[in-house]
Amino acid sequence: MEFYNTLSKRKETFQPGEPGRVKMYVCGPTTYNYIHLGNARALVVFDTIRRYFLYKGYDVTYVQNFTDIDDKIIKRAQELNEDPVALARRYIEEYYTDADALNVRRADVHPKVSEHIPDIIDMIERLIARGYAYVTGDGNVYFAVRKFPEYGKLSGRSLDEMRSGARVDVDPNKRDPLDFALWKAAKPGEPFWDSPWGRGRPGWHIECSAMSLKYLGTAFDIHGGGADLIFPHHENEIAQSEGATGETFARYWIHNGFITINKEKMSKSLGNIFLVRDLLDHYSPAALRLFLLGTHYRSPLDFDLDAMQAAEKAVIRLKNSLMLLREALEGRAVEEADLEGEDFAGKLEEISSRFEKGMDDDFNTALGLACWFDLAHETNSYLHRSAQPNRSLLERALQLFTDFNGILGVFPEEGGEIVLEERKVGDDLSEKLLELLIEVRQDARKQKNFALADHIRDRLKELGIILEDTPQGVRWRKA
RNA sequence: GGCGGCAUAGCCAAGUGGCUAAGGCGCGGGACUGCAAAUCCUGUAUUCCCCGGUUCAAAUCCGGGUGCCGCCUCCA
Repeated sequence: MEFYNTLSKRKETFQPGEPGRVKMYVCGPTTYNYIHLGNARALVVFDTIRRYFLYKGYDVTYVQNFTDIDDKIIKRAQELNEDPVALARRYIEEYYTDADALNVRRADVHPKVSEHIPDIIDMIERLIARGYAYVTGDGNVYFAVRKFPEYGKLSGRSLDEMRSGARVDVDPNKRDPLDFALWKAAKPGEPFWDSPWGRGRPGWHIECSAMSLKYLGTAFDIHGGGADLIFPHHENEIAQSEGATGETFARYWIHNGFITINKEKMSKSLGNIFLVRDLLDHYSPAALRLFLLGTHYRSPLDFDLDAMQAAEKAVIRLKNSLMLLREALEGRAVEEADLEGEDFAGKLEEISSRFEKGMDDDFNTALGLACWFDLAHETNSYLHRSAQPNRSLLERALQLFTDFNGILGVFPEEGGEIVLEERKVGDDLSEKLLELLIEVRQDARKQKNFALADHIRDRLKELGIILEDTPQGVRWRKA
């Protein structure tokens, strides 16, 4: 298994620090609003990577933080005249609503900054003691980038290169313009915590260092996040963590690419931020997840409505195939060997190994999806040409459906089985009434009363129920 | 200005030295059907932005060009 490591700038074979275990930390959202498409991509990408490690048999420890103390939160809270900590907590709950909808599994630990202030203070003290940080007269603490010779190793920049591009609004208390805050003194009206340097709050970068080291230790396996975090956030995390511990921080760095909207960057100034919540009003979570995994995670992904509609259709194709497969297993499948199935058996194994090979090569989910569609196609084809399909072959196909979904997470699962809502109506009575209507329509068809039969079918379609007359009888599903 | 990425069919998108250039959406033909739907069969890039080079062999490597984009500032 190999994947691209931002630190070395090439693909590397993965060697876990501890055999059979993967420890990963992913930068989570700052909770001052509902999550947007960009957050969703990172969530889904890293959730999928985690699922793949689990599939490969690793014992995965997955940590994802919430930044619940931050300038943006404070600003938003002041606008809404709300307590910042309460506001952040509210949006953490909203985060779970959206992440759950996207079938993103919960992390093993979801640490919050507000609950780790002592760890952060402790780490800053260590940095000061080791000469990597200094306190200014106004109660701020800064990290001295010049003291860390390897500064820039992740983002591939040197301090001198960056100096020319440095901003003008340099704090005169900083020794170097690129020094960054570890602790910020509280201004009036801002939330604060007591510290050896007075009342204040942590800078943005220190939280991830303190929390990842707390839960995963030094030299943990994978640190992930969006590509925009490479600099300065992750660069600073490395400087702080390696400065404080004298040991390697994270061994592999994985970064997902950005989402653009109609080829433009998604940004507040352009007013084109898409919230997951709003998208889910129009598209299924399955389609959104499939859309996000249809492009390699490091490539830019352009969002547009046509692509989402295509994804929605593609999801239906997978669903239909799974339903056909399950119906055959519940009905006409037989134990006897089937000559038609010889070719199918080989195809299944070929698809399975191609899927795994693709995922082993830098998590190629686009190829994985293609394999899934091949699986659907081969399954449909077999079911089409064989009147009495072989049960064990169908069970193997179903196993692959379950495996692929277990990794890509397109459909929700329960007890290891894919859950489709297609065959459920509100309650028993509705279901019986639907069956009655289907019966009436079948009678009409027998009497060649096609006007009535079509009327029933059309009206049901308006109600979101699609009828299909197949050689095996009438099937129905939700639109 | 510095650093980096990308250019593959109508659209989206895999593939990074050699079998007929994956897959999805769309579109065309056929089968099935009372008609649909679903599904199956089948067609849909003589070619991978342009020019030059390396090689027996390149979409895939090298050089040049053109176009698009990202980061360097809070940001997934």
